[in-house]
This record gives sequence, C-alpha cells and structure tokens, in this order.
Amino acid sequence: MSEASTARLDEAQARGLAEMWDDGTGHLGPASARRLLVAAVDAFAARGYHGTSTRDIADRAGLSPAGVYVHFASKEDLFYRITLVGHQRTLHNAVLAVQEVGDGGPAARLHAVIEAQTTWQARHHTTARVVEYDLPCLSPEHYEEVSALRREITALVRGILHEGVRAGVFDVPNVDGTTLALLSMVTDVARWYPSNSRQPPEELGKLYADLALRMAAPHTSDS
Amino acid sequence: MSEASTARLDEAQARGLAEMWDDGTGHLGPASARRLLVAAVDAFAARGYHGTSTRDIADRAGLSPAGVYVHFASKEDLFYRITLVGHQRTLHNAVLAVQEVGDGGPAARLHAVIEAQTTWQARHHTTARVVEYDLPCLSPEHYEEVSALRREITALVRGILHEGVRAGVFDVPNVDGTTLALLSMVTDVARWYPSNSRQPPEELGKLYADLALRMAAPHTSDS
DNA sequence: CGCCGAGCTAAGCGCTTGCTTACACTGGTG
DNA sequence: CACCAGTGTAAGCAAGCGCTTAGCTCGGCG
Repeated sequence: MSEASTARLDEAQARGLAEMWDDGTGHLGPASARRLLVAAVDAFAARGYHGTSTRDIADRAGLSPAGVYVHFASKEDLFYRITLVGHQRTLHNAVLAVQEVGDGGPAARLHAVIEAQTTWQARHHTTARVVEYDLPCLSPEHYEEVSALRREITALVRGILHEGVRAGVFDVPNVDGTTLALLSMVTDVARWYPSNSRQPPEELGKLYADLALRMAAPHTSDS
Repeated sequence: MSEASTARLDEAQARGLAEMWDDGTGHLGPASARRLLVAAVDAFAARGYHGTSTRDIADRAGLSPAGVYVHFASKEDLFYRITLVGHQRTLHNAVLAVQEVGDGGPAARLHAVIEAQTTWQARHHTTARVVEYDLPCLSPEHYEEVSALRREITALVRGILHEGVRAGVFDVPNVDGTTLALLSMVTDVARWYPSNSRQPPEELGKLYADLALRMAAPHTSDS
C-alpha cells in the first residue's frame, strides 16, 4: 500500500519528488497530504491541470476519491499549494545563488543565477513543468499571488543586467527584452528535459550560464 | 451570425487568425470549417486542449454542438489539423527566411532564421501557443508526425551552427545544447507575448537575432 | 415535379467530472 | 469508561463531457 502511491513513477523521479515536497518541517501536513502532493505533481506534469482528475490523484496516492478532500479544499487548492511552494523554492534557489557569490561583480552574479536556475529546472523538471505551464488555471487571486513571485525572479535578473551595464562590464541595448529571452531559455528547460538532451542538470547549468554571459558581454567586433 | 463566430476575439486578433487559416486555396473546406478552425485555435490557446469543450468551439463558430462533427471526425482530429498546418507553416517560414539570404554565410543565415521565427511566434502568438504547448494531447501517430516537423526545424538551426563552426566564424562548444537554448528562447515567445512586452514582432525578431549571434560569435576576451 | 446529397440541428446516450454526504474506525485524553 | 478530533471510505448527486442518431432544410439537377 505504501508503494502504491508512487507505483507509476520510476524510482529516481519518485525520490526527487519526495525530496522536493518533504522538507522535514512537517508543515505540509501528514503523510497522506504529502503523498497527495507528490501524486498531483506527477499527474499534472504528465497531463496538465484540466487533463487530470481528482480520482487520478487519489488513486496514485492510494486513497479513495473522497480522501483528497480531507486534506485539500478543492482541486484548485491542491494545485495552488503546489505552484506557490514551487515558486517560493525556485525564488529562494535564485536568491541564494546570487548571495553566495558575494561581491564577484555582475558577471559572476549573472553566471550564478542562470546556472542555479537552469540546474534547478532540469533537476526538478516534473515539478517545474507544473509550476511554469498551467498558471492560468489558478483562480484570479491565486494567479496574482504567484505572479508576484515570478516578477521577483524577473526583477532579480533584470537588476543584474542593469548593474552590469552601469558598471560598463555588460553591453545590453535592450535590458527588458534580454531579461525575457534569458528567462525563456531557462524556463523552457522544464518543458523538454530530459527527452531532448540527456546532459546532467549541472552541465546544462554551466552551458546556459556561459550562453547568458555571451549574450550580455560587450562584443569587440561590431557586425 | 457571421460576426458571432469571432465575437470573443478583438478585431486585430480575429484578422490575424483569419489570415493564418484562410489561404485562399480553399483546401481547408467550406466557410464553416474555417470558422471552426479559428474558433478552436482561439479556445485551445486560451484554456488548453483538455480545458476546451467541443461545445465551446461550436458556440464560438456559431454552430450547434453536433455541427463540429460535420467537418471533423473528432476533437483530436480538429486539434491535429491545427497543429499540422501550424507546424508546416512555421517550418516553411524558417526555410524561406534562410533561402532568402542566399550565400550570406552562416552568420547571416542564423540571423535570418531566428529573426523570422521570433517575428512569426509574436505575430501568430495565439496559433503558436496551441501549436507548441499541447502536443502530448495528440494520438501517438499524430504526435510522431508533428514531431518530425519539429525535428526538421531543430536540424535547420543545428546545421547552421555546425556550418559556422566548420567555417570558423562561430565558436560554439556545445552545438546541440546551444540549438536547444536558441529554440527555447524563440518558442517561449508564444507563451508570454504580448503580456510581458509590447514590442512589435519585428523589433523582437531583430533583438533575438542579435542575441543569437552573440551566443554563437567567437568572444575575444576569455573570462 | 421528384430526388439527392450537403449542411445543420434537437435530442439524448453513456460516461466522467468535481465534490458532498453519511457513516466507520482509530488513538489519545478527560 | 465516555468522548472527540482526525482520518478515511462507500455511495451518489448534479453537471458537463465527447459523440451519435434521426430528421430537417435547401439548392441543384434529371
């Protein structure tokens, strides 16, 4: 019965999901609630919000259909908690990466944040897919709350680009557009990983961080 | 009655959609079939494949629920035709752009294809969103058919990068990874345009083409 | 005229959806 | 012991789903 909840996940993925959603603090509730979260992430990632039924989720978690509503008020509530926690951890991951390089300058900060976010998207691609691609299914209030977290991530990257331009180490004619392009590049990893490239998350992170620096660096030959 | 089909679209968007799906050859069938296609694209883009009912689509096209099945065998059939034609035109757009620059070298070709595809994604963002983000809803055979077209686009970009590396005008350590990053950047435009940036499609195209050249160009200062 | 095929609809079938209700079991506390 | 909050289930409701059926209208053609 305890295995039934993750029967349709391969072991590595299940371990990754469990780590993602079991932080040891227990504030996500009892074991069944966490199993429901993991089951829901997996189902939403595979078939989308509207393509997943509450019975799917309950089955994967080893509960009856009504068991979902012991822990969550509605399907949307379950989805909301996933997207909220997912965005909070993504943002935390980015902020931490920037803090860790300290005063290494804008180039080091840009490298750090793009590497950290890309690695994160690849490593947690199942969760990331849910978190990134079905937001319009949230209620308007919840959508606004989660969007605010997204704007914080955008602002973090844009701030680094601005800083680099001011300091003269970046040449970025269009900061807003370049920020969007960088975040698109990183976000989209969750959509295709790992089917289009089997590179480990860390290598992909280094590659994308290098590409980001190229996009921002001053180029000597003007074409 | 003829206006009812696009009642929920603003005029500019309706015009763009109509142009996209009415090529004058009439091989997409009678007027009702085209109205259904436009209605379906709009509905799928707004709420996803599973979030859209056949009654939604029929309503928007000004038909009764059964009217859909006069022209299409099933909801999946309707979706399939949209994604197939959408991918064919996207691929055609890319190939044409590359052909037009002739022998300008890899840099000119890369610039052309990224500019053309980015502009396309922004201009046809409603169609592009359907075409890019719900492919797993297709039947396995249809999915494979459409995926083949996607691989052609990938191969086109990767070929240009390879060519540039061979010719010594590009410095791209990881061609496959860089190809993915470029296509992610371009594809993702359909997800956010125009809500995050109101730049006209052409400007966005030039910006992204410039960024692509930076990603591929040899950098003189090795950091 | 009679007939036909194309286009369309009203009605509805069988099934699934999100969610609720009524009830049962369990372990800890007075 | 009695009690109760927490956790779970079996059964089922109202609504919506994709799709089918039977029958209508209408222009074109012998």
